[in-house]
Amino acid sequence: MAVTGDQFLVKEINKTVVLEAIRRHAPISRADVCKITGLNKGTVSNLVNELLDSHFVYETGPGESSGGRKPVILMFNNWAGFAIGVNLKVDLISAVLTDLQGNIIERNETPLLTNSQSDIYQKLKQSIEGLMAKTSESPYGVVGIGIGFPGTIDDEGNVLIAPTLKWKNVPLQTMLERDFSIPIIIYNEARVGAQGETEFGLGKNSANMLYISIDNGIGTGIMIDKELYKGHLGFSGEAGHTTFDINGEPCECGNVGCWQHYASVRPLLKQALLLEDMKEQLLRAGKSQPDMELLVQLAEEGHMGVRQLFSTIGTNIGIGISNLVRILNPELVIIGGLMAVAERWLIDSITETVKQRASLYYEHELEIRFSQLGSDATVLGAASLAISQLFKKTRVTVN
Amino acid sequence: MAVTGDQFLVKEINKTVVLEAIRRHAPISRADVCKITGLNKGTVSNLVNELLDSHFVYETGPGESSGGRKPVILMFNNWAGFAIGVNLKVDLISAVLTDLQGNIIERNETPLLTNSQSDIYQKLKQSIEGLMAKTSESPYGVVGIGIGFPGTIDDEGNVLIAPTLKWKNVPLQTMLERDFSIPIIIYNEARVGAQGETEFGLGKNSANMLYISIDNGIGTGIMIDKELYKGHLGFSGEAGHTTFDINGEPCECGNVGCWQHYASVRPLLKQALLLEDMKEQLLRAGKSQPDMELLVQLAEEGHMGVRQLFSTIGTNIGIGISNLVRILNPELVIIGGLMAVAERWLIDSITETVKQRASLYYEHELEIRFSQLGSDATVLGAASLAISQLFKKTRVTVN
DNA sequence: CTTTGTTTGTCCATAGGATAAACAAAGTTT
DNA sequence: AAACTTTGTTTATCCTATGGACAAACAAAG
Repeated sequence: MAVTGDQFLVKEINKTVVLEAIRRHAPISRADVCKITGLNKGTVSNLVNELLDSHFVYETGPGESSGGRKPVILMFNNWAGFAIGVNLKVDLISAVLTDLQGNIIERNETPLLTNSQSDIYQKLKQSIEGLMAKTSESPYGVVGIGIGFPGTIDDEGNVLIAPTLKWKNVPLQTMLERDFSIPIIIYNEARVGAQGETEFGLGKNSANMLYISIDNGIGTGIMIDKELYKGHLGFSGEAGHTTFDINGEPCECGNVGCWQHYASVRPLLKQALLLEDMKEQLLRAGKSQPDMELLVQLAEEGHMGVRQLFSTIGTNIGIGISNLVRILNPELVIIGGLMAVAERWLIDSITETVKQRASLYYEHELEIRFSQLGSDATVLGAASLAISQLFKKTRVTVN
Repeated sequence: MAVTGDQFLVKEINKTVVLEAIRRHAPISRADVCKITGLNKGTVSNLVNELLDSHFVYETGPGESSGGRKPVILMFNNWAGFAIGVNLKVDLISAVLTDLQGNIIERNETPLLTNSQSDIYQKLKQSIEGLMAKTSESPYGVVGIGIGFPGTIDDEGNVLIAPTLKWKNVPLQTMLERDFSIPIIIYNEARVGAQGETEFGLGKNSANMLYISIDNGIGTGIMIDKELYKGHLGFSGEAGHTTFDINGEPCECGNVGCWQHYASVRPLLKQALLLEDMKEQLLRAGKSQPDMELLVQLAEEGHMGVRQLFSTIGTNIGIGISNLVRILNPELVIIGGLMAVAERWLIDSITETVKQRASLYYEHELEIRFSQLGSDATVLGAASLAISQLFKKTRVTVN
């Protein structure tokens, strides 16, 4: 059945528009909401009053006059409810409690020692329960739980496969729904990060954005028109397993020469291990294995071998980005994940490569940036997914 | 300024819904339109009457009774206007005149002998004028001209670069608008083909579809939610110039080892030329160069060398498709263009490769098909672009 | 202190569109 | 022939946005 229009739809549309205006521009007066939205004064007044009744908006005192009657200042009510955002990683559960604006109220971290599904689930549950206990009285309570997960999730929140955790076919969403009875949203980590960057990070002003999360693997989150693109069954964005070298080695995924074996943290560290003086450096740093922290430090200190490694990885990252850019033509590419800490040592080789391999795009407004949110991109994105399902956005599209 | 809702918007939405229902299900009664759309009888009656007034719909006589009053049958008025669809290729302009349903009324073909911009433009103009002369009296006349173009077009219809034609920075849309004073829509050939397949071909029932046009180059058209995805500036879908072999040879595009040098018609023919017995075969066929027709014929006759060539190209096509599928997770991939004539000799190696390299997707509803529309995909898609801008679709999205 | 003009927000009459229900028309079934 | 069905129109009602009138509150100029 097609979606048709009636008076209720009109109201829903306009109410969403008004709330969005307040959310984005608060403190704001009714009059300014009119100017922003183009809606009539009476309409805005009426809708604002309903929003006041439902506690999503509140009034503070009068504001500054600009030559006439003082405006009544409207605020978005951050405290009308809470959201929980989780970043489930192989060795760590990071979780945050946020208000409805995405401000972090409380955070907790739980190290993971095993891959055991039941163990991890218990810890996840405890982590969430711990945050829920920190909420104060509010009209709506915790409105939802968003989770960034390191694996492939279908559109019903089932984990199909999570190579690093060695999970297969786990109905995670159903399990959590049973335990918490509030909306649960589970997407893979990169997709959640993309959401975070769009809501709170560098992607605020970009409609078509590509977020590339580079840890031990590479995942991507595709934003189209400010919305997460999911694909037919929710499996889009698996760029880490696209072919980088047709003559490369077989990957466990069934493909050959996957990009992430040439451009992620794992191959970087592997190659670092082969550096002549790595043994000494490890001794000096008191580490048994090289890690990103050490490599960045060495690069800072002027270690040419390490800088060369970064440059090579950067080129490989750039090649993959060029491919993605040619397919998707985003206006912005954000690089996030663990690799992002090496921004300074990667940026030149990445941009050089893209400039050369996708020059048409580079010359036409393509921007490549590194995430400024760090690992918060994921938890914040997860929380914002939980929030946005509360404020379901009714939008009108004209093609 | 945000899009807000009012009563006129509601009417526009519902009118579109009703017209779509009639367009897709004609012959149909008002009562059945109610059932399909969920709209009230009175509403449908009113909207249908307006559509009758504007000549987009007409009534035929009464239909079969199903136990009560006979229904009045409504038809979509194909002849309310015309559309023109053009496929501009390097050596040929194909153009069609269609009715508003996309039925071809008239077609013409103009061989191109030069790359000269003015010469081609003259022939394009004449070709369109020739079709326009064939229109009969109608309420709306020719409602628009859609053009599939072999090159990169920006979102204002300027040709940025067309390597095969050796054009650069040609304001084609503006030129045509000046000459014809009706809406002109210009997209690259693959994107237009995708539109054609979605409207009239295998893609009718798929929301997320990927159309891959393989001629001498490879282009792709990405359909997301039945809409063409354009990207930030309209440059998406350039998959032919994504990296296939990092150790490959430099391409004129600035990249290295581009996919289309391994998986399109040109490399196929190039390799065919190296076959031991190709000279004899060319003599026998009376040709100076191998072409797709000859290769398909040889394969039919059991020529193992040619079959092997197809198999290799098929594998290369499959590798590229696997990459795209992992990034975009479409439910359907349609292979079109000149290469599609070799379906029988390619399908096995393509599916085998994808099955192996993107098994998760292959196991989850991914379909790979060859275009059945042939070169009509492009002209029909172009015409349908012209038509769809007439029936601008107002849609409501709830996220 | 007064006057003038501006800004903000509310209220009200009106317009337009969807809906439900009543109604009319034209069938079929019993 | 009577009763029921189906189709399509008409009517009364409801809902929401709009525009304008209005009042309140204020700044600036005199």
